[in-house]
Amino acid sequence: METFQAQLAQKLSDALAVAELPNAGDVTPATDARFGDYQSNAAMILAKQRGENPRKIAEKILAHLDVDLLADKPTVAGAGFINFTLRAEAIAKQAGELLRDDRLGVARSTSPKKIVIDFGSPNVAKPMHVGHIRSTVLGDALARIATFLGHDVIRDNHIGDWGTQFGMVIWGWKHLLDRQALARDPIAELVRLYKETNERSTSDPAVRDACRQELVKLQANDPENFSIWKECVDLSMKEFERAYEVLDIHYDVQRGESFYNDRLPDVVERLLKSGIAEISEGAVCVFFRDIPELADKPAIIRKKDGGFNYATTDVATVDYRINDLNRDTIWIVTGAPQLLHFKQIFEIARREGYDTDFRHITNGNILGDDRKLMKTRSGGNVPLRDVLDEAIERARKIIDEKNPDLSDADKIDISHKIGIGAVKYADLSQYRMTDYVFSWDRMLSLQGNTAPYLQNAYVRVRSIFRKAGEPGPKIDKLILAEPAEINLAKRLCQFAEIVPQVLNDFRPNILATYLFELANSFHGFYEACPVLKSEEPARGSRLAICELTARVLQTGLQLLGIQVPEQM
RNA sequence: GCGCUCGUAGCUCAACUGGAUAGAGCGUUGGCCUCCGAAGCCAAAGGUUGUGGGUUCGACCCCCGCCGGGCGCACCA
Repeated sequence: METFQAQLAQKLSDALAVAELPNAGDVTPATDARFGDYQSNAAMILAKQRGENPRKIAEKILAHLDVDLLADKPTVAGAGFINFTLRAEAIAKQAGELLRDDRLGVARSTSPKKIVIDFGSPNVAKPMHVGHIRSTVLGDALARIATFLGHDVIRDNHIGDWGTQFGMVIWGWKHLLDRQALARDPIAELVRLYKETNERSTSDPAVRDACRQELVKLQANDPENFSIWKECVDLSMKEFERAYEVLDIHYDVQRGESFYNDRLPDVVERLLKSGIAEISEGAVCVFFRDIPELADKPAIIRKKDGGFNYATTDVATVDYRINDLNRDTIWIVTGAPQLLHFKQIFEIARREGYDTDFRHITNGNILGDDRKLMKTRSGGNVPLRDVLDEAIERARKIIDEKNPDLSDADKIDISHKIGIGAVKYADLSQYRMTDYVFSWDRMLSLQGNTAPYLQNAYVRVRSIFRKAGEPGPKIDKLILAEPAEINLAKRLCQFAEIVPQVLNDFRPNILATYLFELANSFHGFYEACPVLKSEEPARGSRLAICELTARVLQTGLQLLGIQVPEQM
């Protein structure tokens, strides 16, 4: 089953062939409803190539364009656009088929990839904070969508569990640890150890040296230090798991930086041997002299003290993903500050001969009311846990007010879905690169492009079925008469066109915008077209449209990692 | 200094990779509940897309120059 867009593109392509014109341009949704439903710029592109009159070419194409029963006779408009207006019968037929399709018309990719998506990447011994929301939620949504489109996806959490900070954490553990505090709030205690040790080491060279020694011992697999390190990692992971549970985010593998530790010497040796790396100022570096923007920015893969750093780890990580995980595509989702770093890493991989499809997917920041990075009143990072708890609390308050008669169990479930959904959606509904201002009132509003608004549209549909006493529609043959129901059905057919587009430039906000418009269309339908009170066959047809709306809303939100309540 | 990125209605954000008269929500103003959930819908007002040039049938989008914000530029991750 093909989308209208694909079908019309095929018709256009056929017409161009018959008219002996080269294939050009495309069919896209109309920019404005008054132009119909779809438009093509083929004639204007051909006109430019051939130096001819675009409207004349459009007429010529039209003479051979047979859209069959899909649309009314196409028209030429403006500078040479070809406009298509779908026929209600065609929309009814297509929507009917969607009802029978558990993929809602979304085609599987014709070239499935083996993708590893690296997202999340929290650091051990540090609390997760608001900043983690974006890359985590974005990566999760991309993973869900890629999977739905038929790609083979591995979700990898690249935990920051190795590095120089452990020298201080271990020293602090040995000298300053408060066991009771650790039991109460492990991460807070680890942070305290790190902070206090850090302060001491800056003022006391002896402490600084001692920390360095602890790190060396850890890297030499000293049993005591290793077990302290292990305990820190385990405590942190437990904390992370709790957040992922609340967020409904799950990983296939969680390979921390430590996992690659044994491989680092080989990486450096190999790169030196192949001449990709060289020694400069005592460090082992890779230079990119032929790439202007990297020309004076070498990647250091072994420090002059002999230690490895994160560039070394990331080269090893790339190897592992390609060779051990057998991936041909690597997506890394992180904040923008790491752009330069991954440019270097990808370039090193290319020099090693890998033709893997590397994508570094970056995102903007979450800002406070002052338009600066969101911070607590005291200036620290806002803990993720606090944000999630508050989201659920605020949702609960709204529910208590709007629908006090629900059972407590229902309220708990619903406030979780609404609160967490609101936080996720606020992020995903925006273009991933823009910095956005965090606002509880906006994200939890029932009006506008928000999760609660979409969830409410879903709940209204479900409510119709509850009232009807029927679980679903009895028919799947639609009869479309009212403009509002034609409009809604048309919208439903577009789901299959939208979902694949998200991966074009990794923009879940395209899907979010679509779902918002779908909910708008549904509400328009809801106002204009009585369902239960209408006569057959309109009643059955409208129930079927409702069913399809619910499924598209639910599936679409699910692809964004957002759950829907049955009532709210 | 160099590189990347962003600048769109009073506010918060879109604009499907160059398409037609730049769209939403909030806020403001005015309408709609004897009718499936008003947690909703309809309508109005609101713009020199930071700025100055250029490319072309057509530019928020591409190119060049400024202005302003953010981030990054050799051993922290």
